[in-house]
Amino acid sequence: MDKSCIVRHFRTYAELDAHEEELLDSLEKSPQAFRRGGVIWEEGDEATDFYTIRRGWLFSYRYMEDGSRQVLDIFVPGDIAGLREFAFSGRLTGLATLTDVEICAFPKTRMTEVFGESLLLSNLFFAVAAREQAVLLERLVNLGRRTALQKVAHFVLEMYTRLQRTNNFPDNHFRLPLPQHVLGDALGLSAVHVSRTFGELKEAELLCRDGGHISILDVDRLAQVAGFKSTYLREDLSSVLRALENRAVLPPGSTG
Amino acid sequence: MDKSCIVRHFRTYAELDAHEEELLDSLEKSPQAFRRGGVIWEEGDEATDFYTIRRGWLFSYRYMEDGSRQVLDIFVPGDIAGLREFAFSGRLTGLATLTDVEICAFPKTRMTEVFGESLLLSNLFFAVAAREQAVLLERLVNLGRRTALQKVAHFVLEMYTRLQRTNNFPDNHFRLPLPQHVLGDALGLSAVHVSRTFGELKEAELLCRDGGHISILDVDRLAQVAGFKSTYLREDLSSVLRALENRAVLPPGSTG
DNA sequence: CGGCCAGTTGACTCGCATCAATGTATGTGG
DNA sequence: CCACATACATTGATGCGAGTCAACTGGCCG
Repeated sequence: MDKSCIVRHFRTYAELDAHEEELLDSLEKSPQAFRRGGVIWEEGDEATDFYTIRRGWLFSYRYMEDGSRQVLDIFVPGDIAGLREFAFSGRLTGLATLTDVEICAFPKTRMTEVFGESLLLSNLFFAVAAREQAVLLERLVNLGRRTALQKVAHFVLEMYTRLQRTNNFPDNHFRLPLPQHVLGDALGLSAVHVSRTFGELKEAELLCRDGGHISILDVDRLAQVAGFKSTYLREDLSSVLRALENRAVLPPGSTG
Repeated sequence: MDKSCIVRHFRTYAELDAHEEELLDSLEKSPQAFRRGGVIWEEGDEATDFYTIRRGWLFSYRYMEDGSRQVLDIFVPGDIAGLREFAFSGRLTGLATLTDVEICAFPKTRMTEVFGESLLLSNLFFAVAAREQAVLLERLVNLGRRTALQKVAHFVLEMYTRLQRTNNFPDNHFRLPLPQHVLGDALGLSAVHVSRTFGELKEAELLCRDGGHISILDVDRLAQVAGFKSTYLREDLSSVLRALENRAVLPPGSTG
């Protein structure tokens, strides 16, 4: 792994020059290791840093007054955890690990410096935020208007699509290290019902799950059942990048 | 209204100089009017522009295969609709009006220019995106893990808090021009059940709704019932602004 | 006047929660 | 190597919250 995860992630949006890669690399220094089951921060903790994910899986969550829990994001390598708290002094959610992980803290004020030094990266970070919104949006639809079967199917397809972007895997078989009670908390279902639902999905020969692994048996039919369209995970920055090029050839002070 | 809505909105984050106000004002030119019940765009339409809201209410939505609908955001004056599509070529949701409105289109490539001309505005736009994420997050919690009573109560308090930020109103009485079927679509409930739930809330003397108007009878108890904490709507940019000041006094090329 | 839309109310249904029992794998200390 | 505890998953029985269908009301408008 010569290039950091975050550089590989950002490269999927646009070509980066050496200075930009260096800036991004500087966000992924001095990794800290945490064991599976560890808590990185709790809701309300002071939010001074972001974390880039180098290795492993994490999730963010919120505990409710009645003790139940809502899981809000799943983070995989290349993601940045905490971007949301750019505008807040305290953490809006907790963050905990699903596997052993390596993550790298950088102070959120560093962001401001990046904005000052690279117009391209300003745009890309904004694009990342937009993409995160799109994912949340899709999950809202999922929670609001779908059956348990669709929720589970949709979630699996979302993770499948996100993982394929960076890691290609054959035969639609991949690791998904979320126990069923975490899946339930992500989808607004009970762990019991998640178990039943996987049963149904296997019965229908769409999908099967064993331990931490998923095999998708029929992607097309699964997508149809789930009402899954992958458009919200396929960004298109071409118009933005074109605007950047045009701008680059204008005299520095011109406003257009 | 001598200053545009968007300037007033952004001023709640930080002081702006004349150039920055001018840049923002330039995003709110040539307003277009739409009648209540109008559609601004549909899911899948080409996404070339953002819209700033000058007057009136709008909502974004997604239709499902089975004909049901999920409402995703409510927009009020000062908001910007479409920021999410910065990274996408097509609209992720539809956008329609709840009242007569005036909105102003600006091309999304204009964003790139703004990033290039004002470091403060770069930061503020990123903060706005972060805040939007926080709102979506809270709504996820709301949809995933709450009862109908809590959902309705929470939604009302969210709107109440957002509106109070710019418009102060006495006696906890305000306009909320969403018919019950739209509320239902926002909260993942049927219109019928929304009606029943408002009945319950009135019975409990927490809240009453008449036509397009809400009166909150007991804010504290309502917030308790809803599990509502307003922290997610109270941004704190102090650390970011401090970073900007420090940066301003450094020599231009220094990276720290 | 009649049609339409928003809201209310009641009867019935159903999806998923909850509770409980059981099974299986993994880990720990004596 | 066994006794025990813990985490995760599966399965069945039962109940409740909210959806659905339908009838009815009142206001608005042509």
